[in-house]
Amino acid sequence: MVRPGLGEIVSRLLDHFGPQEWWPAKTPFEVMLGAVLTQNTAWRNVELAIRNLRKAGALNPSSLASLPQYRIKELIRPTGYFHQKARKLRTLLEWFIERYDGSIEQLRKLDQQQLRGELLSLWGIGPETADSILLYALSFPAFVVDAYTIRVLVRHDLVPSDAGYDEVQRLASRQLPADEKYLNEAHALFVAVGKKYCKRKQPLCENCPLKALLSPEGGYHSESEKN
DNA sequence: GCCCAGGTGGGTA
DNA sequence: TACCCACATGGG
Repeated sequence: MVRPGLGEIVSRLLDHFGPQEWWPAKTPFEVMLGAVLTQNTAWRNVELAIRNLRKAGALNPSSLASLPQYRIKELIRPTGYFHQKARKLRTLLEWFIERYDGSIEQLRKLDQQQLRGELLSLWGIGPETADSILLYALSFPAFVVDAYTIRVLVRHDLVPSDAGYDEVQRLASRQLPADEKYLNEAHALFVAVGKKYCKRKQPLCENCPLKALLSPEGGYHSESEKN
């Protein structure tokens, strides 16, 4: 059986779920904060924290930086891990202000890989958070891999069960267009299908919209081919 | 009550 | 390198 490419999968998901339009109307800075706050956290809790930050007038670099750490912790408390996340926000903020004057435009002028490396060097910024910032805040064509993405691909034998972040991202870079709007939707669609059909407990996704695409014969997992 | 959520860093073998 | 664990709140 021939494995479908990621492009076919994204097309199928788009047909099924429609455009997700993540982070469409937010400011880039707000998205940067959200990328940190959503680490292992439901998005609705992030919205509570963002609301608090907005009420406090702290949704811009200088205002947020002027707040004492205990105050930031209070405001972001709904996202959990607030001690750690307050430190992560402070680290990101200091880098952004001291090195780039708090200017999104300056970040957008940088080379994507160089910027990614800088983000990864910051305490609290891992690959998913870095790529989320690149894609959703700065409009670079980065494919964001998350737990859902890996789970969906593993369950459909498109990557090995021990596949890690970089391996999945390389696969995506080979098979998907390096287009920011496309990759924005693609990641959101993997989250959509994962949330609904590929939760940790569910062994197989009986009603998954990918099922027909992946197994015309009705069998789900066949001998996988190496990519 | 229990499980999970748009991860990351640190410690140990 | 490869696990294992802490981090913490809010909703189903």
